[in-house]
Amino acid sequence: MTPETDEPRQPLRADARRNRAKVLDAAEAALAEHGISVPMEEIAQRAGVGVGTIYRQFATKERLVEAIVVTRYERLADEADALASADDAGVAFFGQFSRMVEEAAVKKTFADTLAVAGVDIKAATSGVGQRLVRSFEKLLTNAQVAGAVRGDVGIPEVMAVLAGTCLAAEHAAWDKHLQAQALTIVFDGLRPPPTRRQ
Amino acid sequence: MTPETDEPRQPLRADARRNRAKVLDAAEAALAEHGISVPMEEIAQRAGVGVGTIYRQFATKERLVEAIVVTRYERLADEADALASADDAGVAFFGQFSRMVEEAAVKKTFADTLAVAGVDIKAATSGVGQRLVRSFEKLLTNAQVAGAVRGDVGIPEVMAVLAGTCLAAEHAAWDKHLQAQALTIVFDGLRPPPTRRQ
DNA sequence: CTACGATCGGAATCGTGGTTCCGCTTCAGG
DNA sequence: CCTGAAGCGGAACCACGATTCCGATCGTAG
Repeated sequence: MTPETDEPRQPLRADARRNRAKVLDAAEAALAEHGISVPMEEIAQRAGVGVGTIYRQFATKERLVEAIVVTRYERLADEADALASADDAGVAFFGQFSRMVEEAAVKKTFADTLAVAGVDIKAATSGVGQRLVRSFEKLLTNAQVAGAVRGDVGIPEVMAVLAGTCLAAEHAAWDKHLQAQALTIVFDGLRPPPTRRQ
Repeated sequence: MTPETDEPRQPLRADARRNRAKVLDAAEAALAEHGISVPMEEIAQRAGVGVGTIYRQFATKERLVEAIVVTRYERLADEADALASADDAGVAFFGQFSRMVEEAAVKKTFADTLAVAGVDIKAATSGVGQRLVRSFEKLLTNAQVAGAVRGDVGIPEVMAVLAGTCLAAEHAAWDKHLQAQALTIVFDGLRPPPTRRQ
């Protein structure tokens, strides 16, 4: 039968635990490379197991993807939390922004889920999306207080722009230069207008 | 047999021409609503014909989509060309930019193809993509000459940002306000930095 | 070392959607 | 009005990918 949860309800057998890890690694790589549309078969081959083995650990493909996305989100959220107390709030904010775009450029699958999380704030995958957004929001307000980011934008606007940038970065393999240029434009747009009416 | 071309090699029979039109309309609507993944079956139903009828006019689904995308691109390129001689180059550029984002927000399928056209400038669908990009480029340089857009960006950067904005607009149904805010940010980023360091 | 349940592998099953086929219907020229 | 060809509908066919099944193996408690 398919497991009702992804978490081992009882200690897994040694080989099973080993396979679970192999599957997660293979899935991460395969998803990063081909995006959500990669066949389970391909993941299984990369992991060196049969598809049945994957299904013994993850009820559906969606769950498997979720497991990976959640991990990634947590890492990013941790980073963001750590930066929340950085010296330069502006650097922290823009740095994190860049990092996420970078992530999207390298790992397919990230941009889409982020786009969803950014808008559909409530449904964000298992709540991790919410956490990431909230952590990022802290960075935003800090940067605004520090005067590094214009005050007339909120998390929705920033997430919208971030999602757009990530989607673009993922969609077309931007070269480093193009990516840097695009970020320059977006960042300049996010800075406080030097001589803006207001 | 499937037609070797989408263009009628010989005068179509009256009812066939009628159906071709119905199919194009239905396809445009269906694609706008559901995106590229809409089943041929659905398009056929909307058009009130059988799938076989569609295939008598368009060799593959791809060709059908292409026919519609090309039409849209041509319209946008025409608009851009018309604006090339507008009084205010800045208004023309930003207006066209907004219009494309608007198009993406309403018509699924647009953003993806545009993203491709923006990067893979050569493969742009049947060359229409190229034309659109070229026309838009005219608007860009005009706006730069007029001092409405910063001079240190080229078409690749602008297309990248445009594509990103379109993708984001399509992906999540932005409400008017959010869309306006996002455009404000992007536009501000495209304007000449008032106090350029560097 | 054994027995037994946990795991495996991967073939079989299902569902979905594109494309093809073909008997039937509808034009349009004579 | 007649007839051959153009066009039609939609069932049949195919490919692909997710998910399920089950006989063969493997790990581990006793």
